[in-house]
Amino acid sequence: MLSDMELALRSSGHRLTPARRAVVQVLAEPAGYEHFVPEEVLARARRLHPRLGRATVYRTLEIMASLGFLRVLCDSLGKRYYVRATGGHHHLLCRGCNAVVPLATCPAEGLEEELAKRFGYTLEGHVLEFYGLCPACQAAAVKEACL
Amino acid sequence: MLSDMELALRSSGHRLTPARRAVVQVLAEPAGYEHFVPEEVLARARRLHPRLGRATVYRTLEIMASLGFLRVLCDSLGKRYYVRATGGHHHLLCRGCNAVVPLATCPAEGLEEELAKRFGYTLEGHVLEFYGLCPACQAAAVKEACL
DNA sequence: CTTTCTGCAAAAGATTTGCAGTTCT
DNA sequence: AGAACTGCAAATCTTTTGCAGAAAG
Repeated sequence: MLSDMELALRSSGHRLTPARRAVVQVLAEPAGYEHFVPEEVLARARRLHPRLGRATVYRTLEIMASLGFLRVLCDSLGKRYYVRATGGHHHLLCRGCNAVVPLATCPAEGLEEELAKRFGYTLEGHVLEFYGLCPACQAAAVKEACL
Repeated sequence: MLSDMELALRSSGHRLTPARRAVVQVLAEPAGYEHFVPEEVLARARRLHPRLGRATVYRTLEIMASLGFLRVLCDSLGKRYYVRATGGHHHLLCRGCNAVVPLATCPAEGLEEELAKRFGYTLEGHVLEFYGLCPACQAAAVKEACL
């Protein structure tokens, strides 16, 4: 039984190899792992396919992104990671401690359809990130200002 | 006459040095240069301060981001760059041709205040990006599927 | 069979860090 | 004077590439 990502890989002319299947399986694991950092994906996929090489992970992530399953983002430190391209991703980012708080609610869902119609785009998802300071870093900033 | 970034640097306890002023001056240059890539910033700032070292550019960009003047983003290839942190940024991105369509409307404005209250964050701006395929790339995808 | 993949190791880039000498305040 | 900053070069990461052997279609 092949997953939708595996089917897409094959039907787009790519080969379905054990290495790719291991990576794709990690990408399909249930929620809780929303941020796919190449090095972590490698570690997890090696549990399924121990000989897996780092380069194959990079190459497979890029393929999945080009097929529209993943999207490249980076955190406030500029470090790259991938997210699933389905639906939306909503975060609060703190520029003080670089914390990333995922938001459950999606304020832009309705908008997507409207924009798609207006611009003729096929929209597949969105990312909404709010930037600022978390409570702890606000306190730290105040304290520092008083030194 | 010091710019607001220079004043902020000093009042936050950092020193105002020729190297930092050169970098900050580049960041304040009029529109047309919205994306600040470290290497380019170095090149431009060296015109103002030839001895400027690469490390100082990285360090200064990080300081300006921590002070809330800049924000780190990365392009669809994962390359880091900085943008001015003022206001929000709203785009439609095509994953086929990498076109970027700026949106005038901001659907997230009201939300910012609500989230700030709910999470105790001080929010300074946001980025909202919609991903998909533009009309031309949809057509191209259809054509390719028929080959 | 042919073409595409893989894993490895080397290469290429990008970013950070250690330091000794300088420069703000 | 003293703490902070600088430029350089070396050290670290992260990501990409070149290949010879392996394997999917």
